[in-house]
Amino acid sequence: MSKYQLKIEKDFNLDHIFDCGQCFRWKKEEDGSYTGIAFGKCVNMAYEDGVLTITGATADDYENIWRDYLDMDTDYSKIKAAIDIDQKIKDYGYGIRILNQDSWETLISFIVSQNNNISRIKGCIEKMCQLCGEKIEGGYAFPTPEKLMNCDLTSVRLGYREKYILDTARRVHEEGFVDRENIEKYLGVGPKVANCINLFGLRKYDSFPIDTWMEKIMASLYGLKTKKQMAAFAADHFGSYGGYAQQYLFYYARNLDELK
DNA sequence: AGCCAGGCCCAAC
DNA sequence: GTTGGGCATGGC
Repeated sequence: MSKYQLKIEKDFNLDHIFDCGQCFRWKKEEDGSYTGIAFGKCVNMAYEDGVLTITGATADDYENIWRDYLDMDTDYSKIKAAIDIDQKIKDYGYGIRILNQDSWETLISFIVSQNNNISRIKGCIEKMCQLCGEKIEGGYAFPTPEKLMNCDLTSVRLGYREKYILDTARRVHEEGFVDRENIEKYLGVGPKVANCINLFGLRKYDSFPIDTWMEKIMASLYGLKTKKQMAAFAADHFGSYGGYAQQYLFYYARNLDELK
């Protein structure tokens, strides 16, 4: 099995990266490493003593896929310094990085995510991949639009979201992917889901998704009441760094006992 | 058991 | 343009 190693000094933590609600296909192993599938490749990532080891990847794979996926060319210390949020919140998720994920996979994954919980979202997506994704070494790739639109998804138990998924798959297959600003035209994509797709799949880093956790934490921290107020606050205080700020706040909120 | 989850659609204002 | 009821499913 090929192996690629890279020294990473700071701003890197696998739990913070893979357990901050931005991705759904990474599983924690008993040794603390993570195994997952993205861009049709299954790898394991382990981070110890400042060294990232990607098992199942070559140097070419790293340069072509994982370097950008892990957002390695972004300086997170600089970003954190520029964001006006409580230092303890930045410290809590110090190793978060915004993954640059496949836009199609992100589109479908966040349609699945609406009014759903992360544990079940992961299960639904894994079932979809097993049902109609291409078999690869280590698991199943995320299905293509054409595969998905022709799939009987009953066993995935997507509930009312099933028709959104099938309709969106058909449209992407037939018409291609719409522009960022038109993401909400897909059935099942509203403001929150569109912000997630733009942030995690389309590199729009000022996107600021507001879900129930963000409502709780922003009400608690800043005394805000409506989503509209929260969006305005984010634009005003975080500006082009909104997406990064959102991830630190979300990760903090989801692990805060008093909000559970 | 009952509330909630990375909300959205659609009809009725 | 805004508001609110209804919504599939299952985690906890």
